[in-house]
Amino acid sequence: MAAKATDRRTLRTRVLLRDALITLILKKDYDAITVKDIIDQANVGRSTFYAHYKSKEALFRGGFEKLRTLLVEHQRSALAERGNADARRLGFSRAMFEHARDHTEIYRALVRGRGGIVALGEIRRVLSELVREDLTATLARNGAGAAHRELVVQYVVGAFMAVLTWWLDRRARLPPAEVDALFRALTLRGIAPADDDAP
Amino acid sequence: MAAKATDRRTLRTRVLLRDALITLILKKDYDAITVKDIIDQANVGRSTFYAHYKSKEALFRGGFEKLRTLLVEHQRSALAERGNADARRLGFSRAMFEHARDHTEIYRALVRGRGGIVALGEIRRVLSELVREDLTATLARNGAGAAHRELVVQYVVGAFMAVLTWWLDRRARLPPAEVDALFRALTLRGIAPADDDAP
Amino acid sequence: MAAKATDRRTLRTRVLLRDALITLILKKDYDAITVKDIIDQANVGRSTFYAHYKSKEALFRGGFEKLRTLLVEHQRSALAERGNADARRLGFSRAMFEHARDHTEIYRALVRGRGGIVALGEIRRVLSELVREDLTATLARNGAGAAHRELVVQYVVGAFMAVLTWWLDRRARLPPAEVDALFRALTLRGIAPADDDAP
Amino acid sequence: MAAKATDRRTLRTRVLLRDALITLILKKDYDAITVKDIIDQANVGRSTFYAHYKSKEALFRGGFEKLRTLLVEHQRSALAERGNADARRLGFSRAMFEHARDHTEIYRALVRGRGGIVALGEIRRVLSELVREDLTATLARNGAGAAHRELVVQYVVGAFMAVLTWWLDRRARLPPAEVDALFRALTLRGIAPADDDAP
DNA sequence: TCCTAAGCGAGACGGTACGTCTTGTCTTCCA
DNA sequence: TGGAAGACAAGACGTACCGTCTCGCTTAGGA
Repeated sequence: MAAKATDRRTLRTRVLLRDALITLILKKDYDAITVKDIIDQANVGRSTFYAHYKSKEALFRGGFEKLRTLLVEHQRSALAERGNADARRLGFSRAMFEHARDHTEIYRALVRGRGGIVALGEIRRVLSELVREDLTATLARNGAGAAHRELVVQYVVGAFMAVLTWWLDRRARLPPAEVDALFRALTLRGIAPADDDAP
Repeated sequence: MAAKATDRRTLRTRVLLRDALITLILKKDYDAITVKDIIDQANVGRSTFYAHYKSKEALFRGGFEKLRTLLVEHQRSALAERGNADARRLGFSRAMFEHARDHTEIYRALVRGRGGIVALGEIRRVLSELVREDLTATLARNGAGAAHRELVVQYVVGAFMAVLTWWLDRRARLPPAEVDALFRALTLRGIAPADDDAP
Repeated sequence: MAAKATDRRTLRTRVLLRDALITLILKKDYDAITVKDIIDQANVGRSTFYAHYKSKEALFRGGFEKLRTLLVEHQRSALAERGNADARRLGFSRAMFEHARDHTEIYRALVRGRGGIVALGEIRRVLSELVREDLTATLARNGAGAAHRELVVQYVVGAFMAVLTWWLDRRARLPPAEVDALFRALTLRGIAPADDDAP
Repeated sequence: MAAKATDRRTLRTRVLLRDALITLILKKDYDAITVKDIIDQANVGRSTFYAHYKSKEALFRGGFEKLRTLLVEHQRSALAERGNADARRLGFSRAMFEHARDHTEIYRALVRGRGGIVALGEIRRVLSELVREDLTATLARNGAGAAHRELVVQYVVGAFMAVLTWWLDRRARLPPAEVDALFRALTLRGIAPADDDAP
């Protein structure tokens, strides 16, 4: 906890711990991994572990920063794009499917077992932000929908997570482009400000 | 395990255990409840607990049978109804929201903390069946969509669970009818066989 | 407990239980045998067991009556004999060794493990009586020794039990006659009223 | 088990555990003492207990090392003495009685109940070694007796244990010197290489 | 270059929950 | 209706982890 991140050894230790956790997650269920497993794998003392992370989960959660950055960037650039309005929506979705496809092994491990709860929870948190931004940006004009905007956020994220999980469970057999297209079709049709409601 | 469910004492014990678990869930986090807590609350011996249930979770899962029955019935009667096609879809959703509203306390307790994972998982399982049936019944004519029907199932259930959870987290402030309407609008618009696909 | 020993079923049950215990003792350590083992082996309900015996040990202890009768008879007839004084002493010892040799299997099982404690305790109790009688009969004239007669009783019985146990542990390799002779030599020489004390 | 005895904390813990057990033995039956009782008394965690000892019995057995050392020393010095041959025999016996008298409380507690079995078993083991040495040292010249020397060892130890137990049961009323004299008289007369056998 | 504070490994420790086991009692059912 | 079957309360067992802690060793980085 108190360890300054600037110390070279400190960084080394954290890398060792993260790598150890990833290695273990690929081998066995997240829940079945104990702190002892991690420190043995990382060749690190028990107290050292707790000096850096409050718990196994804290270590785990730390690993989602890069993903967050990636998705935020895609979202930003999609929104900035000109052209078809729909194409500018849900800027994260394609990137997310592709990222998952590129790291199928680790994603499948994450989703598997109870560990998925934490992982998916973390991803859900990131995505919620993005969808919220998305809706804010594109539905600003639609005052009516705003009342329950958060419901729509949860709706979209929940649907996305479910599709993602299902897709990974099926070993990502569909190409990312295709599953993305299906998801976008279902969603955009649903959340589109119904034209006949606001003539 | 081996206990015959026909024994009157056996039934009594199971009721004691379920009631004890519910009482405790309303008091504290599911994960924080230990087997000892349950048996103390139920005034039951430790071995008796394990004679009936393999684990706390097994006991917990057992409590969703009634809900399942309720939802299945609503689904059936909705499908059997005449009239507006849309009204016949997703027959479970209104019943589910109302059931949750009627038992807000326990639902909120279920969703809270990590215990929600198990509870929601169980509900998700039940709903998946219903949505699958629904789609099979109403999209039978649409051969095209059938290819990825399971994706749609997961999409719908994921979206529903997310809305339900969010709604409960917000203390079910919206009337069930309203949140249900919002959900149905988003969903039915999304999964409707696009008119331009079948002119 | 309340069961009248005259009831036919009662007797049958007790026989079943005793036989079950013996069967089990030959198979595994006395201490490792549980009440459940016994009632399973005897095909009897749990309450039935407790209706007849207060505990596993009570059942076990019951099996030593015949042995007691046998030894008492030998002792009596030895004391009644005429002839060499020494030959009239410790009338039980030879019979005991022979009885053990004749039932080596069960004796070895009894002595083995911690169960031996109960068994040997029971035998010790029987032998103590006999030795006490013996000393009373033969040392009556020796008032001096009488003061610590009980010490001698314990001495003799302790020594005998140790020799018996050792002999059984060694699979009764020595003939009973021989080990008996060795025991008697050591003992009679020891407890003989020292001639120089009473000239 | 794995704990290195060199660690200062390790030693402290073991002392705590031993003291706790002794305290408890003086209060209640050995068999009635649970591991929980011990760790509560010692203010020690359950896992700590099992890190050091496999069981309550293992802890118990560990407490006889000092006694062993004491007796071995007495035996050695007795054998080394000059003078009367008999006085050099059974060098442990007087020390043992005196030690028991000096710690009557704990000895009586040890012998009481089922715990005595373990305690006496341990003492018996130590004494067997000593008697074996004794006989080897003093009967070396007597080849004849050697054949069944182990029988004699068991005979002597069994007799001694019985006398000791009886004496303790009687609250050690006789002075150690006297009970020792009685035991030695009975034993030495018995095991003396009968002079008339080897003229 | 030396010294000193910190990071670290190793692992003992107190605690707590687990799932299993056994005991002796108590309830139900059947013959 | 009385005894057999077995469900039950109670609680000990040995194991597995947790998060805290105390040790020395090593290893920078400032003096």
